[in-house]
Amino acid sequence: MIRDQIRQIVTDATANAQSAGHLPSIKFPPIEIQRPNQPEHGDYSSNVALLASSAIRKSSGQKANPRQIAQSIVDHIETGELVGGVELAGPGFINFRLHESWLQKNLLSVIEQGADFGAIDRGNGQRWQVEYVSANPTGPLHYGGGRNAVLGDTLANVLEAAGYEVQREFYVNDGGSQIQLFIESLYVCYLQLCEEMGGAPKRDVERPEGAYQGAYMQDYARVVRERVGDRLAHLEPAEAKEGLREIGREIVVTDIKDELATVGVTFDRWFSEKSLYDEGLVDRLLNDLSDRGEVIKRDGALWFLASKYPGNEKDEVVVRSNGAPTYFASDIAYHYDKFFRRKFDQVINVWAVDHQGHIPRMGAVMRALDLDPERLRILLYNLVKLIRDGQEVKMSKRSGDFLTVREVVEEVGPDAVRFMLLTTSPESSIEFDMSLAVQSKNENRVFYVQYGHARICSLLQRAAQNGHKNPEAVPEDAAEIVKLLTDPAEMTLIRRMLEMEEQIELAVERLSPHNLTYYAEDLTKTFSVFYENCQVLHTDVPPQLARARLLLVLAARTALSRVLNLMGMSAPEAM
RNA sequence: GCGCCAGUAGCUCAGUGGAUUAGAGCGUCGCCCUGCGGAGGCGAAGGUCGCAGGUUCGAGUCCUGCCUGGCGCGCCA
Repeated sequence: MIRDQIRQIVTDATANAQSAGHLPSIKFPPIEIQRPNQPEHGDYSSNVALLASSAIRKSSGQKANPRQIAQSIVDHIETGELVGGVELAGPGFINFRLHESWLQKNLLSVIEQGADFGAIDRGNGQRWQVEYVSANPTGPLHYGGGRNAVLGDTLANVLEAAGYEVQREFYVNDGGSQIQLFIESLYVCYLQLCEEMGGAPKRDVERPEGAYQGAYMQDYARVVRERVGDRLAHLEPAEAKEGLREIGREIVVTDIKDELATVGVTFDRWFSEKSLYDEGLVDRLLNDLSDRGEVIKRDGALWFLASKYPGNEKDEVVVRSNGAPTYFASDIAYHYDKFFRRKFDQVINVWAVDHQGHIPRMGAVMRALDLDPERLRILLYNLVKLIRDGQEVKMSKRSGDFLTVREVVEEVGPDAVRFMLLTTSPESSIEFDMSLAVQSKNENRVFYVQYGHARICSLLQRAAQNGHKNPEAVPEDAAEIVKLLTDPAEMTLIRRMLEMEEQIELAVERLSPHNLTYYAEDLTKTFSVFYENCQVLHTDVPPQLARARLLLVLAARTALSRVLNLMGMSAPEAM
């Protein structure tokens, strides 16, 4: 990466200045390379001299002029072909300007890398898992779940681009009380339906407390009846519910799967919580932990002693006094499975903030299992507030009052949904105004980016019509003709494109890919400026320059479609 | 009460401890088509970065306290 190369140059120069006796031989602070806000300050800059100055003062008590330190470092810099200019500026910054010929040459690497443009090998093939959405299988996904889906999916994309081997997983909570309640609710709906259709005996079955009662439950009941007819209605309730379990789970999981597919989100694996009980892993682990004093019996219940571990004040019930395990019990088994059986190097769970209290407990679980807690990271995101007619609408799956992902996708399309959910940083809450979203669906910012891409495609098409032979290929003399690209708009566009690696690294480092939306807009904007300022296919443009600009346009298409694809959005050729 | 997160332009939001002017989109007000897609480009107005201290050569960014809002502190998930 460019930044790393600059850092190396500074590191070497500092070491050389020290061994030449021009700088004191103290340990220098880690060298940071920044991107200046203002273009006049170069492409990269380092404040090493300023940091060194205070380090020297602290260690020796002597004053050290940062500008002099910077000058000593600058004197020892060997620029190579990457750096075209080094300046000392302000109180002691060292500014670097990339070499024009280096930029021109690397334009071609954008085209060569194609769909993999910007890939870095930070991950080194490590096995990472991203577990996301994992919504209760009790109904359609509400819009907040969509945020989880888009964050997790985009993060997984970016991790893959950064060289990690990524597995995408949805944890199906089919082992606890919520699915039980769902099945019982579904049973009531199914019975009612069968009665109405006149095919079943009347049964006096009460709707359970807190039942799921959204309109979608009726739809599910209809699907059940289409599959099995009235058969289950003739059975005794206990037996009927048992029969409904599998089919009910299957229907709702399929529904969620289809709904996620509408925003382009798919998973490598749908992991069943229930399977952890069925194979006995939960019991086995609780026994093991009990033998090791991590789990004890108290007040008739079984407790995990979380309070032994930092960040935890309370212990956690794993088996209630009535003998029913809590979801926390299966969560222990689930994470055991992730690390010991499937051997992921790193696991990232994407959770909404209302699960934040669970984070320290999971840290305790990691320690109790003798795992490095750092290997489990939680990407926490804030909630989506739904505003309708200026009022906040409380979304509740049980009451059935909520906005689904599917509804919004139908209104504004999948790309716009993803973009909206991706522009804010995860820790900010989103206020989503339904009426505004629908009104302004054609003003969604993603269309600006896609429009830029479509315009590029049409430009390349027109080039072919105008007699440019195969404008999508790199000619043999490419290395020569790119030297004709010297206009500021052209150079700025190249610079922006070559930021791709840094943008990918940034998203991975912070586990928050929202910077990509801003990068995509910036890239598009830079292209638009080039487009306004530099004609490509006009008769006034010398033929060689036109060919060079076509290469630039081709690279821009590569970069734009890459960033759109990373965000899971389409890169249309026309719109 | 304790913990986590947020508070930046009229609205929705970016902002990685640095350089006289803190950014974007939308909205408002001006320009720019006898030239490749105007779903575009250029410009203007609009800010005591919640408040008060502190650290630093330098703070929207770090520390402390406070205010406001959200979320969490279950033998729920």
